[in-house]
Amino acid sequence: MSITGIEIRHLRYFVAVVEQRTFRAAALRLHVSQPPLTRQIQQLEDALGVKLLERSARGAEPTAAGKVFYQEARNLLTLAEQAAERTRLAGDGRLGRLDIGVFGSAVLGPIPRIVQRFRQTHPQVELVLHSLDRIGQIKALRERRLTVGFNRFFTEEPDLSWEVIQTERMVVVLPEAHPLAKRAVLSLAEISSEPLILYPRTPRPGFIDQMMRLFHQRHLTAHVSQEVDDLVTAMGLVASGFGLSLLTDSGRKLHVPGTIQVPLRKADAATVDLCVIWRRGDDSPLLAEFLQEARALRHPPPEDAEPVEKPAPRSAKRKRAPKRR
Amino acid sequence: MSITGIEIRHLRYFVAVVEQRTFRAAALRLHVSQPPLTRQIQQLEDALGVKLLERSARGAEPTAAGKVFYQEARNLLTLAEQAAERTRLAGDGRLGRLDIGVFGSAVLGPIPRIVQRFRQTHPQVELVLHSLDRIGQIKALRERRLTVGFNRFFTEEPDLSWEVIQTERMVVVLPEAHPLAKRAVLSLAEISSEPLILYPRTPRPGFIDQMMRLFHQRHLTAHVSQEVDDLVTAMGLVASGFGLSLLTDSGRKLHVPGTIQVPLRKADAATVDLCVIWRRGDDSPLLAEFLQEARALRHPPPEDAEPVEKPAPRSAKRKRAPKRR
DNA sequence: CGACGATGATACTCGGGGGGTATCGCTCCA
DNA sequence: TGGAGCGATACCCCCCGAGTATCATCGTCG
Repeated sequence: MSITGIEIRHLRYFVAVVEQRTFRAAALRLHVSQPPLTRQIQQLEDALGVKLLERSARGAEPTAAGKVFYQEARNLLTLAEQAAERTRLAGDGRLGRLDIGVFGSAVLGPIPRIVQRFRQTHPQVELVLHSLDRIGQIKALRERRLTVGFNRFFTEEPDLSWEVIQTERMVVVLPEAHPLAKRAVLSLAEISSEPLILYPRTPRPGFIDQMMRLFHQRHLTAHVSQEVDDLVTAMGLVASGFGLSLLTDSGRKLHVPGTIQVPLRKADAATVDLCVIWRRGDDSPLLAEFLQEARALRHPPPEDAEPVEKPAPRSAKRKRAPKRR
Repeated sequence: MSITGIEIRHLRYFVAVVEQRTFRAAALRLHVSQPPLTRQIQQLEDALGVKLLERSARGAEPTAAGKVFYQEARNLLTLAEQAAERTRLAGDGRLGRLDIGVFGSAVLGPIPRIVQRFRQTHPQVELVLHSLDRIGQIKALRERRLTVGFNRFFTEEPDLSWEVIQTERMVVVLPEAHPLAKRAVLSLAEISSEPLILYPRTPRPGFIDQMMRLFHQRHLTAHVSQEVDDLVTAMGLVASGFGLSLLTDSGRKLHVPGTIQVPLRKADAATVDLCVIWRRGDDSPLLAEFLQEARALRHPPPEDAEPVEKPAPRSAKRKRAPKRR
């Protein structure tokens, strides 16, 4: 036997009658008149095949079975409320799971702050960080193992969208003893003749190539003396006097003894981008919420910013278009 | 925000669509046509304010919010099924709590078997035994602390019903050394001149008075030498040679060393009744089920038995009278 | 003891909406 | 490029939920 014919309305009506001890009072509370209420209760009793209420001239009181069903009904109603609420939360991107791709040295940048802020405003969302290089992120996004990825820069892909979150100026790192170490600011030209230690070795094209392009745009030629795997190794080689290196602004937090950090002059516009990437057309509310949080990082937000794709921030009240053709 | 407008129908429909991956297949499964199904899903989405399904030419698949709501809906539907089932069980007297009054020495009688059988056939019913004398049972019944009580016999009460469950023959208990101890059967007349030890001292009228009435009906006078509190004390006194005592047939299980049990002859019809009592007009399904179990004790059930009141054994399918006036 | 007032149940009507058929627009694929 | 399959829409019917009016019953109070 099943629940054929029983609707949530019946539960609401029955609960009201039990709690008000009277059909009329319950009808008042339900904003209906008394006769329909009587019929609904009768339908409910017929559907269950059980007499739920003992009627008298003083009102109605539940039978033993009615007491059982009252508890069940109340429980179901609150569960239904919660189900609706959880669904609405999920629709607003405030409930669920978000897989985020990050690259190795991202911990020095703004990503931790973005993630932490998102976690605070969306406590019901489970955040999972995956440390992946750009190639791995693209693969994982396509296989839906990631919803969003952070990367330094991005080469156009047909099925992926991207957006610059932050642009950082570069800083030169030199050995303490280096003649240029006492300067307040440096130009790209001044360091173009120095041996450069860059990272990471893979994947190509990567940070190294972007640096090379930077010099090339200014008709300079950089001398890359060493390609190493990671930032920390590079700093170590700088301290050992093997040459100079470059850091992003947020990388300055990492100070290695024996090295000096000197900013590049503004005129050189030596910058590197931080991007978010996601599947083009992904309208997941979680993604929309997360992108919004990521964009909030840009202070002040540039007014001429034109994101490649902007998933509309979902509103709680979805408006159905009356005509669609 | 609440769950206004959402009905169980919407849950069933939505679950079907998600599981069948297609509106048409779901409509087939639900035995409705596809357009109403589409409309119901639209209503559901509007009521929740969330888009639940991503439609395409290949079918429909749930959004993130849709997945959440699918789990919730499935859960709610099974809970609703269980709620209905539990209510039907309660309506059939197979779920709930039954408070039973028993008297002190009832453990020797058929009551344990009745209770055990009822527990087996109604495993979901919580059985609570209350040890109360007749006065206490009547009081507890009126205060609704008991649903049913067992007693030896009963004086009519306006608001209580009763029914004889079992009639037991009496057995004489005598000291081993007694001259009558070697007899196979005894008459009331033969023991009327012997000193009798009877129990319990309270409440009156009680077992003692019924025994006295038994002798009186046969124009005999019993000599009650001792009134003691309980059966075990009486047996002890018998073993010590203070006199004879009487036991119900089921009491024979209790054999005290130094005593001999000899049946009374059938012609004397020395019997004592076991009764169940309950509130007159109590139509609790649990009571009805329990009485039925108690009556099953009478083997064979006397065909001329006319219970004082027989609460109709409730059927799962309640038939509502089409006209009531 | 009878009138009154409260209760739930019933009779009847109305209208919204659930469910039906026919059809459209779109996408995918042979 | 046309057919097959999908969901959405238009339109209709009629069931059923909700309303009003009224009844039967019971408890209460003057």
